[in-house]
Amino acid sequence: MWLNSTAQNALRAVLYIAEHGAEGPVRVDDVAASLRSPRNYLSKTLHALTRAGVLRSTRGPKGGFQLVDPPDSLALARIIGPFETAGQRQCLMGRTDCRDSHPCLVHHRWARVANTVEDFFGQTTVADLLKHESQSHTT
Amino acid sequence: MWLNSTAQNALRAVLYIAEHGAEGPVRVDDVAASLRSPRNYLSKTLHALTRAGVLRSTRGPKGGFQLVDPPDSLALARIIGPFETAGQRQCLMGRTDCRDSHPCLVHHRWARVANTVEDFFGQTTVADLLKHESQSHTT
DNA sequence: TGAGTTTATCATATGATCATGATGTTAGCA
DNA sequence: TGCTAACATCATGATCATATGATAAACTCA
Repeated sequence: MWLNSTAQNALRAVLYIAEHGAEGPVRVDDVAASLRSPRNYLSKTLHALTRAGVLRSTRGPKGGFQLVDPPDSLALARIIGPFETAGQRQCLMGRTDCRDSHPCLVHHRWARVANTVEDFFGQTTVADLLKHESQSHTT
Repeated sequence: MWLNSTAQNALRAVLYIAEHGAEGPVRVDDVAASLRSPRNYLSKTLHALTRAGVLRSTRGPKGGFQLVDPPDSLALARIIGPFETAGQRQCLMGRTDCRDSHPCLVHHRWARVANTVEDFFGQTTVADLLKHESQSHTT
């Protein structure tokens, strides 16, 4: 269900960086090792997040990736956004001519559900997730 | 967002069959023409729905596809089920070791949202969608 | 300035999904 | 029985997400 593997990696990578970035940039290699994710592919993913303004990258020794904004200003939507193929919200059945004003048969029922999901990604921040760290959790 | 194109086709096809199947089986060619969907690919999709017990097919003249159950006993989940790659519900971040008892950081927040979506597909029936036909709608 | 570290990017490969065209199979009916 | 209508299936190709390996570019620090 629902997030492609690139977006999943992006989420996990950002969480890792949020957790380990206190004393400076976090290297791709460390993130990749932690996530057991292919290094170069992850590099591309993190670079996309840099272009999206979520991360800042620095090259060379002592380089790596850092969060641009504090965790409580970073909604999950900004992290997964660059990797959503569908892009804009869409008709459940893929109709191109489906609007609020010219709805398909499922439109209104579906819109409520889609809003719930959209709100989740828009309102949940990285800080919200880090808050619960003390409990028994998988990273 | 969210349904691959095969599942979208399946939904639209079943709705079409529900609407036009009153006087006997509906032919693939008619469905394909209506959905502007490739004939053979749709045939495969409908065949999968037949295997799933959603449709019944008959060959030869006067043949085609029919619903097995009445529209009010046919939840959307049964229609899209055969085309969901992910299959079972999964951790938002793709962790294999994420359980209710051993949750990842987003687990509980996400579970609520995922349930909303699951309920939508499980409780919305084809009949629910046909009910609103009188209004201005795209099929 | 040059060696070493680190991200950026390019070329290419792989696998899954989506799709097409040709051919096989089954059924109704004259 | 044989013609025709209709679904079933096979072989093949296109496209995209995912991934790998090699190389380039940028930066630090001695």
